[in-house]
Amino acid sequence: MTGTGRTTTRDIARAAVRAELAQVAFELFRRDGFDKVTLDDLASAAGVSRSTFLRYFGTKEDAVLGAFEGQDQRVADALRGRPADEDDWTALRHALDTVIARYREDPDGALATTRLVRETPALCARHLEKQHGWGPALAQALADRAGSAEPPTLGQSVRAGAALHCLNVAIDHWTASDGRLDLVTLLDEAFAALSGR
Amino acid sequence: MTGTGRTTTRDIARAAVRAELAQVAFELFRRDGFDKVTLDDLASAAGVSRSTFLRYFGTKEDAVLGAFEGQDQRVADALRGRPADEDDWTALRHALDTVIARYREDPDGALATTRLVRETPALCARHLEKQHGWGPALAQALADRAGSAEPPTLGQSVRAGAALHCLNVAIDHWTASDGRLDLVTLLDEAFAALSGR
DNA sequence: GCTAGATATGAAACTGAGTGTCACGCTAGC
DNA sequence: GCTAGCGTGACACTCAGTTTCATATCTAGC
Repeated sequence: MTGTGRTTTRDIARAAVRAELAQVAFELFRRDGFDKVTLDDLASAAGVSRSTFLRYFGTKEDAVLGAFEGQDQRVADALRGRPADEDDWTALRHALDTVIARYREDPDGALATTRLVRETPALCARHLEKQHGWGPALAQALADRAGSAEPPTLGQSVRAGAALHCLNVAIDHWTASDGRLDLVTLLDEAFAALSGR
Repeated sequence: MTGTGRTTTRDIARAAVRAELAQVAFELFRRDGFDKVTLDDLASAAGVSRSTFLRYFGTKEDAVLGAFEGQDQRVADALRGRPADEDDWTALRHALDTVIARYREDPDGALATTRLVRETPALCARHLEKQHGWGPALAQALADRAGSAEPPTLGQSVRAGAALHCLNVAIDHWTASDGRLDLVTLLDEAFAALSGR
């Protein structure tokens, strides 16, 4: 987006190029391993200059992790959309369906991406870092939902983070099962494990 | 340690140098900011060569995060040491006292370190990455404690991770309060927030 | 005590990520 | 058509981290 909120022709072109670059990068990473592929490799494979590639993705990692961009906002919005009388856990669990949906739409793609991320320390670290920022965002959404104009309570922060962790564990197990297990069931089990015992 | 488990004179010297380097590095980081300080700065400030510095800490980040080294093993051991009839939550909560202890022994140092880490994206990311590895270790300890020779269940993974997250939230709040709030109380509250509602 | 082997250090070259600058070319609006 | 702005490429630069080699120091065995 360029300054104004208006979406111009250029923005569409940019998005298309971005998607194309991400696609090329992803395939190279899968084939040769993330660390083996240099920025020069990526640039020449995509037919652009190194500079251009770095303008689209500030980082090699971002070429992969850009796929997750904005998920936090989507989940937070979903959370705010839940009925006010719903308890935090139920609201969080439902809000996470927003994320799950993408895994059900394109299981193979999701599986490949997840594998690449978990197998690559650099990607894994960056992903954790970004996801770490979701916690406060979700906690704030919980606070908003509760109507209080105050910052999130310790309890809300804990629950938001724990819910995210449930998501991660569920995805881990799902990935380990080659996508055969049902992600919804796994997520429900994960949430249940918090209350249980 | 050199090959054998035996602790030699050299190992002691190494540890002393390491501690000294970490100290010098920490002060520079606090004064000028982590990103502003280069490896050359660190090396010359500590009176060693760049090579040597990098031999002690494979990474600039490790000069700070080395302080947390081995905590995961300590917590896991503490966990295994808990009575077998204790439920997971109680065992986890008590095992975390191992970590808390360091914050009570040297609150000022802990506060300074924590601040530096949370304020520096690179450090924060690396720290998250390392701490991410604790989850499986704790989950395994829970599994061992349960006597099953199997890998940890989904429930155990969830609980281990959630407990770690409680620790983080508690430390965050403690840091935000300049160390005035009681960390034990905060941690108890965080655990309570998981069961509640 | 002296030497042989291991070990700590320093120097330097190298790769690769990310930043900043500048000039060129295309496109849109006047 | 002209021009102002944007996307792109080329290039130089800084810095982290790796690797290699030479040198000094320390330890152990004789």
